[in-house]
Amino acid sequence: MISIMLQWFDIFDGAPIRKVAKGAAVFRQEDRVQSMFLVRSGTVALERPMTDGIPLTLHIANADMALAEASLFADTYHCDAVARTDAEIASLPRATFLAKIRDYPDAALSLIETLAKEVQTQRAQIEILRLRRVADRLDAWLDLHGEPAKGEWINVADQIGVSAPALYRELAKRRN
Amino acid sequence: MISIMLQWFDIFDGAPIRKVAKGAAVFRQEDRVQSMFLVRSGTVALERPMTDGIPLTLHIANADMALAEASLFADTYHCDAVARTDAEIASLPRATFLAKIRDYPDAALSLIETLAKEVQTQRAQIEILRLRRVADRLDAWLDLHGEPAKGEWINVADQIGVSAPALYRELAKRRN
DNA sequence: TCAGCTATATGATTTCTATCATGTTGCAGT
DNA sequence: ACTGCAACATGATAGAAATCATATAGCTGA
Repeated sequence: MISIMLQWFDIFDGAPIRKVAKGAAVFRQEDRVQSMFLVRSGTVALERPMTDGIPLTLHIANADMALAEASLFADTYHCDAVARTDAEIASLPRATFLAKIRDYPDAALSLIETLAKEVQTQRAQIEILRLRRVADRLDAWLDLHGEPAKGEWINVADQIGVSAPALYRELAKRRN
Repeated sequence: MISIMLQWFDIFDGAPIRKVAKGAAVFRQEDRVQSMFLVRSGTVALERPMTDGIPLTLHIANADMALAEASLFADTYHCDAVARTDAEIASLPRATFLAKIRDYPDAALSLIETLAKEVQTQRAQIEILRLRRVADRLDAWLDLHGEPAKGEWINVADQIGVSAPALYRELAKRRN
């Protein structure tokens, strides 16, 4: 980490990698927050176990995504991080990460930018999910993202919180 | 703005206030981004006009909330900001705000913290809205927030994206 | 090439919630 | 004490989507 520090994830250059097997936890709820994590490969899910036993999946982190950014400012984790596939996770002590952010304004700004964009994206997502009918949700999604590639429609169904049959029915209706 | 600069919104200390009448716009989609805004009083809605004419409400900003943080890094706005009540908005040139963030690491970190917490909150909100039944959404909400005060249930209904009658029915079911 | 998986597609039935309707309660302001 | 409003509450009905079922197309690896 000699000189280039323009993006916040550059802070992880050279950071040690921890390998996590599918199904294993990176951290668990109530664990003390000591490190900051960046997913290098694989996918890791943030899950919050509910009182009824069924876990709520809060987030799916893929390669180059941070894990639980908000935990940077918390004492303990409020959710579990569980690998959905074998994964490689870069980790740095929290204090190290925070110190770098303090020292490199460009890195701080890039983190602000990343988070601000995510807030924006999520706001749109929330409003789409508040809509009642499949047709309205699809309209809104298409307005924001445009036509998806072939083979991607099923992912759209997931994103707009609708069953695949319901989406295909709506698409069929629009063709006729 | 002599010395204290621990929180990002301290940057707005002494910034000029713009009064916006109910129904008026602070900015419109496609406008060039030149300023950063902080709502001092009243409420301002971020709306994205959809192709079908019905606007999607992306966010409601109240006192002490920033408007469209993500626009800090964009050339033009991607949504409208419309006052829902008479409102007072503090504004600063974008370059001024960014320069302060660069100069004051504490301010940068507080902005990162604010955004990270919002991301976390929104993730939970999204997962609640993905649940199909009122009962599940209510369970999840209660698990995250705990029992609301009397007089607050109606807000819960709104937050979990459910009609008030549906919520009260579910509550009645649980009492029996 | 064939098997297997995933996306696409559509019909029938069931389940849920929105909506409409209506009524009660409790508080704030006059 | 009265008025008005908002929250709380519940019944009836209609509409929408989940679910279950089933089928075809297209790609991928053995």
